[in-house]
Amino acid sequence: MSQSHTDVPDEPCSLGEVLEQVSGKWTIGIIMAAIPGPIRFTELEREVEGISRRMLTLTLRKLERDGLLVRTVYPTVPPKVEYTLTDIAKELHDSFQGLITWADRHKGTIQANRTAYDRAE
Amino acid sequence: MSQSHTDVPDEPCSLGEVLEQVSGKWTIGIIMAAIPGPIRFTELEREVEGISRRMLTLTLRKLERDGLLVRTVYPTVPPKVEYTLTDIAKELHDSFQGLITWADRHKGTIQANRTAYDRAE
DNA sequence: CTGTATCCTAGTAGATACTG
DNA sequence: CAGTATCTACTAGGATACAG
Repeated sequence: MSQSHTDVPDEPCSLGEVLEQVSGKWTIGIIMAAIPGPIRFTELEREVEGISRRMLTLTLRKLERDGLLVRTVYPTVPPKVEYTLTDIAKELHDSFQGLITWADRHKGTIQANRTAYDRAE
Repeated sequence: MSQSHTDVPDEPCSLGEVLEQVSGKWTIGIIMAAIPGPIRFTELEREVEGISRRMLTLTLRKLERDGLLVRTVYPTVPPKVEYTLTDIAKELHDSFQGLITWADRHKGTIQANRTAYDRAE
C-alpha cells in the first residue's frame, strides 16, 4: 500500500499550468463561442451569457497574449474587430471533450452527493 | 465537425460545471496526491506543496461533499484519518490526460507568445 | 462598435493560534 | 494527528461612465 514513492505520480506542473490557462470564469465560454469561426466583440458579448464588457476585454486580452486567439482590426467606421481561435485553442477544445463526457455522466450523482452531505450535517 | 450554427456548439453548462468542480488552487493537487491510494491528512500536507492547513481542510471537505473522495476516521489515539478517491474522481483524473498532453505540447509556444506580446506592448 | 477607466464588493487564500 | 477559529490581504469580477 504505502510505497516509498513519495513523488507525485504524473505531471503536476503541466496540469497546473493548463488549469491556470483556462481558469477564470469566462475563458471557456469565449473559446466555445469562437469555435464556429471568427466572431466580433459584440457577438461575444451576446453569446457569452452574463459577461460584462470589462471581463470580456480582459479575458480576450489574456487569450490573445497566450496565442489562443488572434485579434483582427478592420479600420472601418465604425470599427470592426474579429477574434479567431488559433489551432492551439482548437486543440484545447478537443481535449475538453473528455471532461465534458465526465461532467455529463456524473453531474447527477454529484448533485445527489451534495444534497446527501448537506442533510447529514 | 460542428455545424455552422451560431448558437453554442457543444454543452456549455457541463463544461462550466466541471471547471467549477476542479476550480480552486489546490483541488487537482490533492486528487493527484491521492491517486496512488488512501492518504492521510498530514501526508497530503507534505505532498501538496505549499498548501496551508486551512485550505487543505476546506478543499477536502468540498471534495468529500461532491463525492470525489471518502473520509475514513479510525478512532485511535492519536486519531487517524484517511482520504480515498472514489471512482468518479479517478475517472476525472483519466479525463485530464488529454489536457496534460495539450499543456506539454504547447507550454513552450505559449510562453514564447507571452514574451512576444509583452515586448510588443 | 470596441473598447478604457474608476470604483466597489465578495470570495479565495495565507498566517497564526488554539483544541479534542 | 487532524483539525477549527480568527483575522487579514489580495484579486477576480461587477457596475457604471466615458472615449476613439
